Amino acid sequence: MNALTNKEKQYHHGDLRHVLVQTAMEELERTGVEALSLRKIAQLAGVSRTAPYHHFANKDDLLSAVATVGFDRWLAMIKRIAEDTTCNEHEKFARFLRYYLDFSLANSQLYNLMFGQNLWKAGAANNSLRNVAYPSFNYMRGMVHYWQQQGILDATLNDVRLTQVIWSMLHGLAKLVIDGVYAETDHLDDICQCAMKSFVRNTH
Amino acid sequence: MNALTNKEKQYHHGDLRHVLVQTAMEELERTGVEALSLRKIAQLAGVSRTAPYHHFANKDDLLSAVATVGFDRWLAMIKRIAEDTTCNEHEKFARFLRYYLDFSLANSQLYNLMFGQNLWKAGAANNSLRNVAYPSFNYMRGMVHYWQQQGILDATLNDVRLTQVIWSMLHGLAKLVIDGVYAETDHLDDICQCAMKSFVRNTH
DNA sequence: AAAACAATCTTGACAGCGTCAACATAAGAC
DNA sequence: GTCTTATGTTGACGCTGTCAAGATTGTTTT
Repeated sequence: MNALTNKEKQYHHGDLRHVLVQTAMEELERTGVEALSLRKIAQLAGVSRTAPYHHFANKDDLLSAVATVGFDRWLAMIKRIAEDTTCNEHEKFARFLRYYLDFSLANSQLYNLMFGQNLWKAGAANNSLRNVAYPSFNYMRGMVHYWQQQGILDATLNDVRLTQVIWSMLHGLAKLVIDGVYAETDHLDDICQCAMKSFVRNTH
Repeated sequence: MNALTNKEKQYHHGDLRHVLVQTAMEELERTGVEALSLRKIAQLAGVSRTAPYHHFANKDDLLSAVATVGFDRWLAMIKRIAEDTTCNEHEKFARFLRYYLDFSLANSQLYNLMFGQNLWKAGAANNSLRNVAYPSFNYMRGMVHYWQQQGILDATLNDVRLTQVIWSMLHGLAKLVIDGVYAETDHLDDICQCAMKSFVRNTH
């Protein structure tokens, strides 16, 4: 009775696939990817335990679908930063670092899922996942390359490598905070500023 | 009969706690932290399913013990780099980046466990874990501080913040490779070199 | 030495999990 | 209106972590 407002419970759900992804997404952020159970999702969607198997091959397949939505949001977030015209490029790089962290912390469990071992390790929808994630990385690469041309980042470095280094730093920091290794989130601004100064080449 | 060489099977094991940690460690690297089962560990140790509960409060408690051993090795690895006298400090920093990655990739699942959500999130042996992990971070901080004094790293930056940034970068890179997001490990040397150039301040 | 106690290991049981097989019901095609 | 296909259901299996209760051994007390 959760997802049924106007029409009452009926045998064929009509929109179950979409509802399952939606429900899984909400439950994911509540319980974490570890404790997320397919049976619970089905129950929350008002359907029996095995109903999801008519829409997804297995649990990982559902999680892949959730992650795909996550990657869409992720790319949108990155583009939103790039298209921001209210500041200079120097400030834009600073915001990029900060917004990346904000996104990963605001959707921490989704972020964990998106870059977790389950999805990426030698199985499942490996290629299709890569096809969704790659544009985001490539978009970041484009931004880094532009900042190199602007003299903000070191132009003597290979743009792909530098993107990987910066992304690794952001990913690592996000992971350490999400997983609870770094507890003091008050320091995040300071850390971002330090990272900023580490990567930016002064253009005086 | 696995752990019993001289004396045959007897009711009281004698050294079960130690054997359980050892067995868990081996099995962890084979199966990953996700698929690691307490029952399997007990079986491999030649003991019944619930025997471990007389030595550990629960599964997480056993995993904490395994992680603690991991942190000991981790600290030893970091110290080994710092005490290397066969190269100058510049080269030592390069090796630090590379050896950190080598360690995390050679013990990938142990590394996942050590910095995973399970151990650090608001529960269990949180404080005791922090007491084991903190010396390692602090040792890194000492190395970073020294390199700052040597003019290799930016001395105008706060040493704690810079350590967090560099560590985040290493942790993120390790995670991305371990979890299978970065597949091409051939590029690791290039990435390390790029990170090197990003952080090192030229002293010419 | 005998008895009491504590530590350790055992089997039995329970709820929860992902998933398969078999069956029921509804929707759409002919 | 019947046949097929899509989509839902319950039943069952083996796996998991963990608790309770009983068995066995080691240690301490008398």
